[in-house]
Amino acid sequence: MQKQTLLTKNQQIIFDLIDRSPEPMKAYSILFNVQKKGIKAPLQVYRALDKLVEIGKIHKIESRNAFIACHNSSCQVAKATAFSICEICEKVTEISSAGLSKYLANFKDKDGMKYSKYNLEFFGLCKKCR
Amino acid sequence: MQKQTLLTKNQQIIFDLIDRSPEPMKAYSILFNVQKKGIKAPLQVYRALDKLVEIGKIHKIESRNAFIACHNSSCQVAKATAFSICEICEKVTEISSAGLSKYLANFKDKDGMKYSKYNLEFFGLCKKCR
DNA sequence: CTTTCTAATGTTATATTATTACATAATGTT
DNA sequence: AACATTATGTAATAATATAACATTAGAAAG
Ligand SMILES: [Zn+2]
Ligand SMILES: [Zn+2]
Ligand SMILES: [Zn+2]
Ligand SMILES: [Zn+2]
Repeated sequence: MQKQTLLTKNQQIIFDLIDRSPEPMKAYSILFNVQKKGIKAPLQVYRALDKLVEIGKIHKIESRNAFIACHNSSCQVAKATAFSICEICEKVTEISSAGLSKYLANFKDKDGMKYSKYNLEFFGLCKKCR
Repeated sequence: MQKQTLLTKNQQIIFDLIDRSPEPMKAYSILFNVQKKGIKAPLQVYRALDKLVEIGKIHKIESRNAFIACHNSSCQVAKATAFSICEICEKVTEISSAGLSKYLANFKDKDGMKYSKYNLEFFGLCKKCR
């Protein structure tokens, strides 16, 4: 095995693919693209995705069932994520706003409950599509 | 047909079921529960769900692929939703916070982009599970 | 270096979630 | 009445995700 920060073979193959993609990738599209590298079954993909999400290298866009690489060192290991999603071209951008993350990290509900994690998805039209 | 605010037969059956449920319901669980009322196919359920989401009577919890009835008049027709989700018992509560909704409705990203819609999911432990 | 433990992998089958396609019926509009 | 729009019924299938079980590779400990 290896240290925490190093990826295993399957994880690395799948991370590289997602990291190079200009758009979020879906699990079966990932599967199709890595079959030539010997990853043949959905479960191999899902297991790598689970791990990559867990360690914060990628994020899942829940409303799209798709995955993007994290390019935001301040989203602390997948515990605080925010995205903007264009409803026309489906472009997804990770939002990194100190103000927003501070506001949400400190948000307490009526019962004074604080949360350990959040995911926020904004929808609208991107520059190009307006 | 009927006016905007009235539900059709299938929509009403499915809304009533979700509205009475103490927890978010999944599409095929809904299907199972309404089969005795004559709704036999997944598509009938998904069509009603789509419409109910569109008019703001229910919301989809994206991270769970489940649906809950809206009990918050201030979430303007499904355009601004926030939930708290317990990671142990899976209890979901719609958050209604004037401060939060104001903050998010006015949030602008670096490019000054404003968004027409958002969905926020907080995760943590509910009172009972702590 | 050998034993032991754990995480990752490989493989098959299956479960769960959601949509396409096409036909029909009901309602709204003029 | 004629037409447009929305909802419904039905069958088939696509897309997303997990269960179960066997095996392998590396880490940890003595
Ligand atoms: Zn990130
Ligand atoms: Zn766009
Ligand atoms: Zn609501
Ligand atoms: Zn709980």
